[in-house]
Amino acid sequence: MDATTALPIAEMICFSLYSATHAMQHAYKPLLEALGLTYPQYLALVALWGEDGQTVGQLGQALQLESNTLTPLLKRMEAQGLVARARDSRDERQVRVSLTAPGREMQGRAAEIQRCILEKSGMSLAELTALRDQVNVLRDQLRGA
Amino acid sequence: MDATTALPIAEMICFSLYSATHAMQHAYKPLLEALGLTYPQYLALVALWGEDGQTVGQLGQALQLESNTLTPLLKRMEAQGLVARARDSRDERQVRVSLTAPGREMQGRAAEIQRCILEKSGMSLAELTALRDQVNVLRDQLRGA
DNA sequence: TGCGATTAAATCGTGTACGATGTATCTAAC
DNA sequence: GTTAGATACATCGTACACGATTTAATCGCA
Repeated sequence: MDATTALPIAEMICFSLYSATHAMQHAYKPLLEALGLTYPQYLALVALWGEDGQTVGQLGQALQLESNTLTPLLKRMEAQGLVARARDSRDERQVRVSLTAPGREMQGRAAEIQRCILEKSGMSLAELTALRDQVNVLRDQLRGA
Repeated sequence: MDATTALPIAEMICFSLYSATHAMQHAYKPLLEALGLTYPQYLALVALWGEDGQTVGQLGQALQLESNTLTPLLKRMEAQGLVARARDSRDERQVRVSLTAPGREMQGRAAEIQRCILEKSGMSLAELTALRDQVNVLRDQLRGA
């Protein structure tokens, strides 16, 4: 690679991630539409299924999003009846997000979605796991630097 | 993996891509800010450096974006004097996007940016290339399915 | 105890993304 | 030459993302 020449777009790792993320969201879309969810909303639900009652800040840590993104997203999910938002009585600065019954029940349908995506990916679980770990290495390096 | 239980968020490949893409954009941001560019605008420039005078549709093919995203993006770049937009005289449905002198000259500074990102990634060029190819395989599978 | 500094969400403005739709242009078949 | 259908781009509405700022609550320390 010539030090003075930019790489073609198709050869850039950043573009691979960018377009693969879009492809992934596109693959999820029809499956999530049936549940009335967007992709980031689905990720928020997954995080809450793992641990209910997280604060906005904790969810932000898990999803790598700030309150300026999460607050309106969570409000939309609250309007749909999937979660409840309430100030923590011990520390009124914090807002705790908890699953409602419909929000919890949606977990049952998620496994089906993940099976579907796994199938669409055309890769084995082992391959995807290895790829995930490598992508995470890159991500953590970029974050830390 | 239990067929009825959703994976934790940290173990999902889709979330790895999602968060790695955000980390990548975050790494690029300070470098691009110096040039007054956003990340998608930068990708559009890279595509045009590779081939000037592409139509909106061709750019969309290259970047995997539709006209509803590209048109406003290109208008902002035109307002900044980086590109010119003009209807193709042979086929007036098409709009050709061409680099202006400032848009072309910006390529010189891009190599520096890519070196910077390569360094931040903490990975070798060979590792990144291999990772890119695997991500592309996944992306193309998801697109095709 | 009081008050400046810190922290957690929320708000605001700008810029993507994208489904659905609109509009102008081109092509093909008559 | 007309016109139905296809094509290319633009427009509109909704939902992320995120930097910068605001507001409210808590903490730390003299």
